[in-house]
Amino acid sequence: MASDICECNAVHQDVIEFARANMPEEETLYDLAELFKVFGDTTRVKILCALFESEMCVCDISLLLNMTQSSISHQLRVLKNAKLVKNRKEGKSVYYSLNDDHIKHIFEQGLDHVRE
Amino acid sequence: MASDICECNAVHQDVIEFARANMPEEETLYDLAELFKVFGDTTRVKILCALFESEMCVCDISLLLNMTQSSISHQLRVLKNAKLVKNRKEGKSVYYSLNDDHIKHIFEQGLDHVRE
DNA sequence: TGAACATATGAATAAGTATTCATATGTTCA
DNA sequence: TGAACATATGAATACTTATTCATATGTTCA
Repeated sequence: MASDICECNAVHQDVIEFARANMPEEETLYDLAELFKVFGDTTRVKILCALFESEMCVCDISLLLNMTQSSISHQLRVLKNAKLVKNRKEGKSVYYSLNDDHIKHIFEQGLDHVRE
Repeated sequence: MASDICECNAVHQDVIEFARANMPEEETLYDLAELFKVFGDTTRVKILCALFESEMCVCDISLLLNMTQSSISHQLRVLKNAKLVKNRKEGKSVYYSLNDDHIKHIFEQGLDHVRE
């Protein structure tokens, strides 16, 4: 799996060591990638954007996004597992809302990049 | 593909319409998800974190992350296509560096969520 | 209680993708 | 020029995952 040593590795040894010393822990980087993976799906991005405005129940999101109740429910579970949304039950309905203040900031930064 | 209309849709009609009116365009949301998809891989996250410190050539990154030159090269192409990194050639080596100021902010916000 | 409603979920399928392997491209230097 | 070096890339494989379909769970109300 590891690559062979190149000649420049020796020359850049200090740069490599510095980077190695300053990188977050393996587990942290894994969790970070997992978080972005959750953001990396159009359906979930749409759901989160919808919830920026207000809490919504599952069937409302389904109608808004013109997708099946099942697919929305599956994706809401992913979002909940990532602790990005929370829910409350009221009668037959389940209302979902955002559970993290960082999401909006992250989306705004992302939109800045996309719109450039 | 579309879900059936639920009873609560009629009740929440104003909420749905408001959300629909305030959501970014379909294409923008697609691009946003595509951007996060690029962030949603451990290898690419590691590469970007490494480049936070300084520019690095391909074989240095390979050594740092203990991965093959080929896999790093493939992922650098993904990052370059997303306009997240740029490169310059110097002799036999190709040096990669960050190409976007938003990345650091996005990562910091992400790390805040992950570390909670 | 039973029927309609709202949501959740397991299994299956289809589509996407990260890595590996082999090899091509391009550079430097003796 | 030729050999070693550094990187890029196409094809194949293994793995992940989003959606669909069918159905289960749980709630309300007549």
